Amino acid sequence: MVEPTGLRARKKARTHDAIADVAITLFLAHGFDQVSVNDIAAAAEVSKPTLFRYFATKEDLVLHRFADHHGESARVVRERPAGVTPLTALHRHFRAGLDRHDPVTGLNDHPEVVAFHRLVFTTASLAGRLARYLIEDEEVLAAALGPGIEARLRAAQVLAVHRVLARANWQKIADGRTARQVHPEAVADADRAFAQLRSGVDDTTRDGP
Amino acid sequence: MVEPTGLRARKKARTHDAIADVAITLFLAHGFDQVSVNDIAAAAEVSKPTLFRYFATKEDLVLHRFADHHGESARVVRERPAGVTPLTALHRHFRAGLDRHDPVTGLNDHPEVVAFHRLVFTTASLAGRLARYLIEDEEVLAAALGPGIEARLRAAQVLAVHRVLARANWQKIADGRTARQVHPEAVADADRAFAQLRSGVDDTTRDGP
DNA sequence: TTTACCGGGTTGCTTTTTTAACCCAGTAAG
DNA sequence: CTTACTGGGTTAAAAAAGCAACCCGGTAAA
Repeated sequence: MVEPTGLRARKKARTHDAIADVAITLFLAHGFDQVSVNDIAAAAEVSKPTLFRYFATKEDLVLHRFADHHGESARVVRERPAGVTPLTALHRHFRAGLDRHDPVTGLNDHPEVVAFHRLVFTTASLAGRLARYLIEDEEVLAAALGPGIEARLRAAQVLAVHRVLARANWQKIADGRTARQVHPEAVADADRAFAQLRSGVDDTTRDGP
Repeated sequence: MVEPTGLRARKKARTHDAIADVAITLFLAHGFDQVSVNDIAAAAEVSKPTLFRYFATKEDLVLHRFADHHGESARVVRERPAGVTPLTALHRHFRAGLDRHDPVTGLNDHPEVVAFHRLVFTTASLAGRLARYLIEDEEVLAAALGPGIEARLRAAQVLAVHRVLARANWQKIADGRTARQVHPEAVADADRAFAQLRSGVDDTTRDGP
């Protein structure tokens, strides 16, 4: 993956981030529906068409953070080391996410991150669009897992596990506990969930995370 | 004069200032000849053609600060209140500059400003180009003062006075004195210089500053 | 019930910026 | 005496950004 490193690319990335940052700041401060894209463009010192060149919809201003992980599961499966089953690779990857307190695992207690998640979960249009993202994620993961209906089922189950685990972690943190406190339970939950998944869909090969 | 206030104009002004600031910082740190325009463009995160769209020459990166005052004397003369002679208007204007410690009067002891002046005076190409600026300034001042050779002479004398006064002030400050200490002498010097000028070129009307 | 505004997006045209390549002069190295 | 850099400065084409004007659906005021 050769990412361009010229001035153009650097400034493009900066503009992208600047718009997203100002948008999320405004959303967190006033609520998604209370902030217009005009407000965001003005605050980011960018024209409206420019804003829409970077983000297809208003929702994407928020969800690009998830979009960054778009297709990640599929990639993990495709790029897994030889001799490792897909499920094990996904399990390890999720555990690694927990260990580094990756926000997508829900196991992150930075106030901004918590507020961000609440914003997403409590704003209908955002939750809706997020669901669409998950469906696409599911499709590419299914493709990575192989052909046929079985792959699709497995993909759906894996992403369901992700969703439930992340949501549970977030809920515990929203209840006031720290990420560090929750971490052991989160790992245990994940191990249990993936074990259950394995016994159901992957019991031909036992290799543990 | 309707100055545009849109995004475009704002960003243009910012780019201009960003380039100039980074250039002067580098020049002060390493010397004019030790810094290439490539270095400046890179540090300012701008391409070389862009840099040259904002500044015609490398010298202008430094001298635009003087260029900001370009034609100022002529303007002062043109926009003077009714009943005030050109010389008086210029005298008052210079005194006002002293009072607010305007760097162009040389009466400013901020280390950066002092270093900046030393940079200009001790770098041949800069001093040379600055001279060209003064000549142009002289031409428009002469035009503002009227037609004929007399106007040109008066303009030359006025700007000579400016130059000498500013240089004297800067020298005192370079010797370690503060602007506040020097201020009274600077005012006295200016009054003496303009009085001498007046008795020579303007003794038809006596109105003092 | 029009009418007017607001907010999410889009379109076409212009200006600005990047890019890469080049010119020219000086100068250091082989 | 070439040859190859380096540094100031330019050029042409392509990408990016800005601007103004517009569409459309909703909703509030007249």
